[in-house]
Amino acid sequence: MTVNYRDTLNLPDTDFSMKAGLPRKEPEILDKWSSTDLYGKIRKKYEGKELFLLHDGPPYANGDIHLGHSVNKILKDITIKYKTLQGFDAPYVPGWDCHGLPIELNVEKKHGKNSELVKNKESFQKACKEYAESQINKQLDDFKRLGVLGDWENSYKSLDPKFEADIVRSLGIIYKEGHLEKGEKPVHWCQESGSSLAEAEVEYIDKTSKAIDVAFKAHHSSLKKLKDVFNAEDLDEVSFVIWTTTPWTIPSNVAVCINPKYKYSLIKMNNKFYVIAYEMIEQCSNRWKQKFDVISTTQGKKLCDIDLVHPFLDRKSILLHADHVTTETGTGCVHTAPAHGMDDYLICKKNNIDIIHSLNNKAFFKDELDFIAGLPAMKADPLIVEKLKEYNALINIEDYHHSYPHCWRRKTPLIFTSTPQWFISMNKNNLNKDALKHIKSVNWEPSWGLQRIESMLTDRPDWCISRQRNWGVPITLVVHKDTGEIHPDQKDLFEKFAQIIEKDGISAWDNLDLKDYIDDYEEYIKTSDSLDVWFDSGVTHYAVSAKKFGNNVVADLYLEGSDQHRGWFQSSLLTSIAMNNQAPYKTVLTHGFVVDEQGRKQSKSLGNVVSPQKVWDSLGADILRLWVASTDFRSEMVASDEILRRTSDQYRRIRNTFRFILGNLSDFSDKYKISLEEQVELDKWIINETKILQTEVLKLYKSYSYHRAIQKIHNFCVNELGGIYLDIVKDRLYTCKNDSSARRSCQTSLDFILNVLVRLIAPILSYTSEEIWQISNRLNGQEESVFLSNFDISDIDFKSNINQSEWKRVFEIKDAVNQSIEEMRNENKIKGSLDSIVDIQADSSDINILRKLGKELHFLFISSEANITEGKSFKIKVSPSKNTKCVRCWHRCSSVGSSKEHPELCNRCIDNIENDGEQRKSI
RNA sequence: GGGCCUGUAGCUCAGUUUUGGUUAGAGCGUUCGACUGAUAAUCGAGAGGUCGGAAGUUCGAGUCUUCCCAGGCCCA
Repeated sequence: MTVNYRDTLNLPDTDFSMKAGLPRKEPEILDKWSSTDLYGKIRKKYEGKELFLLHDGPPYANGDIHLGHSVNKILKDITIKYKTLQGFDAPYVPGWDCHGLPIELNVEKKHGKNSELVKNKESFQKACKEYAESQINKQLDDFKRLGVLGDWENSYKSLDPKFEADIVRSLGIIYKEGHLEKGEKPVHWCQESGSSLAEAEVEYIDKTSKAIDVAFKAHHSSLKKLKDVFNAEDLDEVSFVIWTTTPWTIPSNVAVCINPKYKYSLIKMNNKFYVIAYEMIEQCSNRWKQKFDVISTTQGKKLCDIDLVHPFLDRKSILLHADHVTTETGTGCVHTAPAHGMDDYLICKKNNIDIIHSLNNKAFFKDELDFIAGLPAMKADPLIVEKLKEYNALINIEDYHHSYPHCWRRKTPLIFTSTPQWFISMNKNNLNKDALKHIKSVNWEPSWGLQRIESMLTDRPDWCISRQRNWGVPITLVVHKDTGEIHPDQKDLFEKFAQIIEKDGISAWDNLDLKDYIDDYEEYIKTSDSLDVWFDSGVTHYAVSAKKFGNNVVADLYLEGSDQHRGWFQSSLLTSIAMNNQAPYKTVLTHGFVVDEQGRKQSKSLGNVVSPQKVWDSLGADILRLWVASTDFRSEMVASDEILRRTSDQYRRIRNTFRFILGNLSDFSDKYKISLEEQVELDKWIINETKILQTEVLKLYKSYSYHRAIQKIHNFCVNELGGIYLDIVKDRLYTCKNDSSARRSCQTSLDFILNVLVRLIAPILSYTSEEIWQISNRLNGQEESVFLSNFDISDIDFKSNINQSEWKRVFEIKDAVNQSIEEMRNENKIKGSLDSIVDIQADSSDINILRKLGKELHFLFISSEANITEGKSFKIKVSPSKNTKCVRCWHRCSSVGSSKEHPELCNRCIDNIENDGEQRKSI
């Protein structure tokens, strides 16, 4: 009967399970982090160390978190953890953006638009606040579940009265610095909510409009000029034709623009004369389904000093020259209503033409236009068309499909209309110029970020900060009731109002009485507008960073999606420059958006949405974190079931590598460590490889190349460890005497690898690294948590008699041997590699290297024997061993059977069981 | 329609800038094989791409130029 030699082996032993069970384990780890106040301990440990400030961009406090949120928070968390392990004081203070329309709409929906609660501003604000807080609590739990460490107990919220007061103070500083301006400009206006919208709140959706061609008759005083220019003596009546998709703006028309660079033609249609751009003749003929004669053509620039008349109102419409006129669609003559278009507004301002308002301040038609009085803008379209027909001014009408601005929430079409608004001026005090200057010294990552924000800043109009809303921080301006002039004491009033808002919240503004603040209160009124929510988040550098980390602090990093070049990066930049004349960040890092495997954006209608909650409930948050880390976040990030499956595979490989290492360190402790000089050569090699890996990975972390870092780590587990080191070393770990130097040398290396690897994966695989840390007494004795350790591992310098290039050659030879062994397998001559004898013929340089491995060479190939001979060419011969297999070490050896006591064992095993055990030098 | 960005094996990524140059690399997956002492694991070997498309520059292009296609972000 065979003796059970299995018990004489040192087989791996660990509680670190192969099956991760992350969905169950992660919440337990999370609880421990929370109950032991890990974040607080980290803060304490790094107090006074160099600050690395990643300032959190606040998500909007509405709805469940989606994959995009997860990506953002995980990337921030990886960064923070990397910096922490690197030795920086890297706090993370998460925040929320809490005011604004979407929350108002939800509260309206919940309580009913006409409910008393909604109609009363104060109770409405209270309800909005409660709603926002409930949303925050939900999001907070989910963010934590991702494994994100941060100061969740002291997060910032723009609805905190203290924060609201700081918003008021910020506006005060911006006012003091001379950037605030009252204006009247066309803005996107949502008729339904009676509010102007920020650029970011506008969404373009396809819409069908009525496109009309309208004739504007030339004023009789301009006829002579036109006769001359067109060289047409019999011209007694002529009209310029405009084309527009917004008939309701016709009552506000004050001008018609032509491009002086184009040619314009006089045409005759149905015995009437018209002027359109020469280039548009064919297009117009097709659209109108009319044939006409071209009488003559002239340069646009010659058509100057010409007055037209409004088609149905008793006033002139001036012919202007403007560059924005194009010949893409229309007639080359552009209807111009400065109240309803930005180009129109600007060209009229340039030519000193007054704005004519036909809408009242709620965007309904004024009474003076009796046929449409009281109608909302777009509702007037058909009546205006009728009116044009009545005056014989309508040349054509047709449906026109185009992409048109809509309210991002209500999905209803917007109008563009001018109303009195407060602005942060881009030019009044050089804000735009200064911003363009400062962005050049910011590190934009990727580098195209600079170009992107530059072009956005260059184009951008003044920042309209007025909103006619209820859930927002009030614009605490006191203005003269007749002139609209700001009160002379305004500079000081800001702080007074801030203090009362800090005490009682934003409702305090509506409740306060001016006579408590100014003497001439009867002449003045409070502004009823609230601030654009982008202003709230824009001043977090003041309300959060400066308050917590000192005035003039500049964040090291802002890390958000690339859409924030127009959003938060810009609102933060502009307010920071306006207030402190400095950019609020040193580096701006952006990530792309999550898309599906076809590169399409995730949307409910496409059914391609990956829910983060489902991922952490089924696979675990570490899988989600690993997916984020292994994707190049600078462009679009693809998420799909297959990709998450691949990610799990990748995870398992890393996990099993740890399992093997932990299992083989179960009987190891510091007293068994072998000094470097005395270690087996192969063990020195893997320590060196591990050090190289560490250096490379830390470099990649530093450059935010997390996907390359984790790929390096994974490849190390697969190639250097799985394919080479761990496979070879099994023989020594299992069969040598348990406290032999041969085995302890190997464990010394494994211990080093464990220490390095667990730290390297910690920023990404946070839960798993903590699980490893807690399960291993090689680790948990050092610090209480992996996140209280750091990357610093004492530098190891040693001399080996085999250098790196020689090792490289050794493993090339091992690859070649593997292939030869494989051939033998395919020929059914052997089964496992231990059945084989490897004979190598090599040149002197290879021989010199292989000789350094001595008799232990066969352990490299995991063969039973290996022999080398010198020769001119490189040859490998693999042959089956005829020797008997040792039942303990599985090597085929001639010594098997020579012992009476252990007839099934080789001498090496007998030595390892009965005597001092074998010595190893190389492998 | 405009600005910026992306497009290399089924999947995730290297390689493209400073230097355009032998049969384009890695890991995962897949196929075949081995082991049964990392075992729903591990080891070995193999197959798999002409680099989104087209044209051009060049002795030579994944790498430079132009155009086109698909997609993303932001605007209009």
